[in-house]
Amino acid sequence: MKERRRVTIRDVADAAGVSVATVSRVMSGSHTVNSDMAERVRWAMQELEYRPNGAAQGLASGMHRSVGVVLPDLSNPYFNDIIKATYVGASREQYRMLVTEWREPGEELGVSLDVLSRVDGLLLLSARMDIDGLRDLAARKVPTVLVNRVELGVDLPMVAVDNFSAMLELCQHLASLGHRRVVYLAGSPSAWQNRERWRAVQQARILGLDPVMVAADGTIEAGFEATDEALSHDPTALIAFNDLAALGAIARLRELGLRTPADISVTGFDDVSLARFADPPLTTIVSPKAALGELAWAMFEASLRGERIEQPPLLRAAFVHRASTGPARTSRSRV
Amino acid sequence: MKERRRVTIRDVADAAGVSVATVSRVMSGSHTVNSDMAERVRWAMQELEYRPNGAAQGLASGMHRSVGVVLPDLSNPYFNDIIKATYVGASREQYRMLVTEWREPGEELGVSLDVLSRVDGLLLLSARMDIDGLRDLAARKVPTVLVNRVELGVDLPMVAVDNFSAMLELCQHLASLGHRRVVYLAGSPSAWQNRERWRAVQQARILGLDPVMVAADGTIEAGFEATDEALSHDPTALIAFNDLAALGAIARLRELGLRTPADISVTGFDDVSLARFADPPLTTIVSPKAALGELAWAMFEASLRGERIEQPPLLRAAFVHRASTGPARTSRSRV
DNA sequence: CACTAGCGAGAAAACGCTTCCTGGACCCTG
DNA sequence: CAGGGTCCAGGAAGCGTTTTCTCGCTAGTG
Repeated sequence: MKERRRVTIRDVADAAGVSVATVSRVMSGSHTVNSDMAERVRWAMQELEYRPNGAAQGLASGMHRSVGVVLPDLSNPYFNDIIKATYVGASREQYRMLVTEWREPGEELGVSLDVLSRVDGLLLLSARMDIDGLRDLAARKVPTVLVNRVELGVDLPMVAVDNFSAMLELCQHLASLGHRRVVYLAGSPSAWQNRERWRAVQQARILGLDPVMVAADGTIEAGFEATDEALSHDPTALIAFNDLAALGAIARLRELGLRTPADISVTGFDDVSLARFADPPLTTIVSPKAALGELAWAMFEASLRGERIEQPPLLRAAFVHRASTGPARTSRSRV
Repeated sequence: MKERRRVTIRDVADAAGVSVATVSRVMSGSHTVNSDMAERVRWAMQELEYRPNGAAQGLASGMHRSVGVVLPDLSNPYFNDIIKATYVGASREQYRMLVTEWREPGEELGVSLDVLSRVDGLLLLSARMDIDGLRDLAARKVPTVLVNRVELGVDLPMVAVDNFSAMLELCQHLASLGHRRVVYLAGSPSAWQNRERWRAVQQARILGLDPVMVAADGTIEAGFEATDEALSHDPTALIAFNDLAALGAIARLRELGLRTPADISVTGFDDVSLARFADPPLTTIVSPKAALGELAWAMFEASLRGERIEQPPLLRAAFVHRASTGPARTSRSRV
């Protein structure tokens, strides 16, 4: 039943005929250790298949070699792409990743704090917690980087995409196709990205757009369900918060016998990997997800080292015209 | 610079006027503690905003309240859906999730072992390591469950989908549409799921299919790239290892001016969330991803408790006919 | 009423590391 | 040649918990 006792640093030390302190030094790559002693130690580690106990290391040194990733929705492929990029950086530095999802808004700070005693810092993806929560975190002086959220007056490194400009560009495209009456299928009201995107859509009045906001969320289901209300405003185009919502909307439109983009145009945001395979392929914004993830890691690493890094500029996202948008229908034939 | 010292169990004990042992007992919900004492302790914890140190708990108790999830590819949305379901179980039990991706085959055992000192057990998703690796893990008597891999002769709980039957059903569908010459766009040869699926495809000779295997992988790019070689066998249908590969193949076909399914049918597997929005919507197998994730957690939890759980049967996956398959083209018009 | 269970709480010993401190050996300098 | 540095390795003190052990009470029994 009881497996062979775990081999500890003690065992290695004994086998190599040195002290545990020396073994520890060898592991940390300290240079103040005689080279053939180090060799013996390494040999013993091999021989005994020694694996340092992470919890003990963490307790003793205060460093856990892992980063906590906190996000709103594990099943959203958008986050995957970011995490993926972050992960390559992390694993390069032998860092592990503790992933935590919060479901209820309000849980977010709690789960973040919760995980703090097991990680060296936090990556907050699309954080929606209120500014006091962010300040709380910032005050703890724990390396924390905000991804896809910028909040002036919070002393935390942030990396984000220029949602505003990108969305404006998208609106420009719509305007040039003759669209006027458009509905914005909103994301979560507490999401910074949502606020930015909506701000841009409103700004686009200047381009001739006449936008209305309809509450939804960044999921397929929410996009699907919000579509009926959106149609009540008789729009020629739907500007969805993200690709998922756009896909949901298109599905509902199809159910209703409306063609995209002949009857109504739909746009997405993010360019999740499957967006270009959709029917129709989504006109959307290509978020630099990999760059975002890499930069997030770089910032994290820097603040781990205590370097005072300057805030990088917002990342640019490219507009891509695919087949889900077309010229605005002119006749007001529908309810 | 130095923030206020972390509050420890010691501080709580002092504030409540009890011993640390008592505080610990209160936390663990031990019944052998006087109720107003417990109340004082709880009050003190609140007051001081005490958060137990995870590393210390892990070291002292040997329990880490986290589960290690090991998978081949973080960016594959298929895994997300599984993880998502697993996560709800885990978080219900206050378990955290340490996610690890291995890139090079051969890394897999290493990263698994690596993470073992920080978690109470492992969830191996689509494990591709060799059987000796699995045996090694099994011998350690650490709770470990294999997801999407079944390996007789390895003493580990496993949860998986009945790939064989599902694929056979899919082949039946193809056969009934008059397909004969088909190409199987393979997944990784070391993946159990790939072996099962291919086994089924071969079995489908009995239904009149004449399958050829072409090496690919379960990614969009691999599906895309393998398509040209697949076409050299002049098939009327492509059976892709999974949805991603199918999408890649369809994209390449379109580039070549071939329509799906008019010129050639394509099938997927898994039914990732976006598969039904694809152009054309994918005929595929609906893997019960949520059920898989939940069951995986349930098995994990059971083996955590040391319960000797019996192996559950394979989960059934449903075939779904969408628009990417149609009657086999009869003329052999193409190269 | 004396004696023994039984129970609840504190003291203290782990848990497996890191790191500070100490001391011996060696080398250099005056 | 004596004294003072330097360098390297070991001893030991934590790190913040859990858990075993112990001990003083209370209550129950004959």
